[in-house]
Amino acid sequence: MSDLVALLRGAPIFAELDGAVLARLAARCVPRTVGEGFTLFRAGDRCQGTYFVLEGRVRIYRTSPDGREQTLAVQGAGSSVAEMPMFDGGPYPASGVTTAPSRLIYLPRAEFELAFRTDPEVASAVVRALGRRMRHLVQLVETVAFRDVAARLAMLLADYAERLGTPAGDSVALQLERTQDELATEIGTARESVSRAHKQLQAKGLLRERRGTALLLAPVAELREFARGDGR
Amino acid sequence: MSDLVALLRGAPIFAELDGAVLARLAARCVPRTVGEGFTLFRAGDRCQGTYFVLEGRVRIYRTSPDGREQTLAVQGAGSSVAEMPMFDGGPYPASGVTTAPSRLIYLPRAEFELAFRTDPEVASAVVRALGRRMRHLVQLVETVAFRDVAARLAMLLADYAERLGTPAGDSVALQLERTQDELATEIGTARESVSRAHKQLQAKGLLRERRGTALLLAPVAELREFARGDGR
DNA sequence: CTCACCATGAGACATCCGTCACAGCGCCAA
DNA sequence: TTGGCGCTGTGACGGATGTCTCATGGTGAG
Repeated sequence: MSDLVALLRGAPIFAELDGAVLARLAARCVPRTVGEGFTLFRAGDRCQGTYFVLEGRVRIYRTSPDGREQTLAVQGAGSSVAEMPMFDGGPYPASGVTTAPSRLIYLPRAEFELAFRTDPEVASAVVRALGRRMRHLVQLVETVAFRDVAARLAMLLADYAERLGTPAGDSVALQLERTQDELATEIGTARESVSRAHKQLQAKGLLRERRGTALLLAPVAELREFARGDGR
Repeated sequence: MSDLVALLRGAPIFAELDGAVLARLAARCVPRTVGEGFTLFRAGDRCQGTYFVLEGRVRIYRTSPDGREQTLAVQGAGSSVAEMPMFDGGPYPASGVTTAPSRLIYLPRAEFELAFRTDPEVASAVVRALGRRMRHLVQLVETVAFRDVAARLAMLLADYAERLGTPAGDSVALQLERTQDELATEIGTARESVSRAHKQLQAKGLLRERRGTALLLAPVAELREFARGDGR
């Protein structure tokens, strides 16, 4: 049980929470270990609770009537998932699925709300998380509405490079464990277009080398500048 | 001064706030009356405070490098605007401009945060508002990513009809005070495309009559079904 | 080894839609 | 009345991109 408290404390939102409150939460929440490809919730489901990702990866996405998918976010360890709809009682606006074997903590809605109401730290952490997510969505809207595929890909790679890349000379090395298909859903396009965009970025010297999932990229600033200038 | 308290109470977020708290807020906030086309804040600005719309209309939008605009939201009386970025200290992700003569209340960041922290009602109202906004953004992403222009327009009109329309026989009458240009920025397309989409909707019997800004629409359910089925 | 499977690259093609150009119309002021 | 201006409708055109199809290459199981 104190085991669970330690787990909870691992999530940024709960990091500095009072021990007693944490214990109470721990009593109510459910640890889950699931494999890759496990659907946590679907768009339209009534919102029952929130997940915290301790390990693994969760992809949040929308599906179109004809089966295409648009990824809205990919959350890794330390993030909460689906905390939003708890507060207006509505259904989930998107679906969530693990894209890697994952350890999660499930916190039922009532408990989360209680924590939110009683602890201002929790409340403000939640709002900060929502803010970040919102910012990301606004970015995504702009990207999908304005930029061509090459620019969107450059921006996506820049984001990854910033989070996961390591400098290598005047380039950035990135171990990107994504298929072109996955990248395609993240930028709202088709797999083939990602392939073509790859070629474009290589021609511009922004993508310098590819060997399997290992990429050698131009500095993040260059990628972003290209993305801002919208293709060309 | 008690005048201002009454104004604040007019905003849903503050409706059921304790009188004393409200008075304290009122002492710190600034009523503003501005004309049409007044820019309240720009994307990238440091976030200073939040606005409440008492009267008029505020459009939230992003601008692309080549000048195109994508409207993210249009807020009318009773809504708050720009409450989001207050909480993670970052810059505004979008710009805000009045699209009608408006009466606003400006609440500096510090005051708002205090109210958020001391009053759980405020906190939960803020989170509900963020949730709604988030939901709307997710919807917008899907729409821009998946649907063609006709479907997007149908969805937009359905939204307006739901909020502002009045039944008229087996149709819905809607007084829509928007130019095609404005509609175009709301669904992320060009004015000409809106004109063509109008014609498509008329051909399908979804848009039954247009006289100036007065529209006669098919029932909302039909519009939504068309939009869901993605054009055609 | 070989076959099946999957990720990727590439070409052909149709379609959507952004852009440019221009015409018609209503409205308002001079 | 006339001219200007803003909003709308329409046609032409080209570029971006989704889809279909197939080839290539790597990997793992039998």
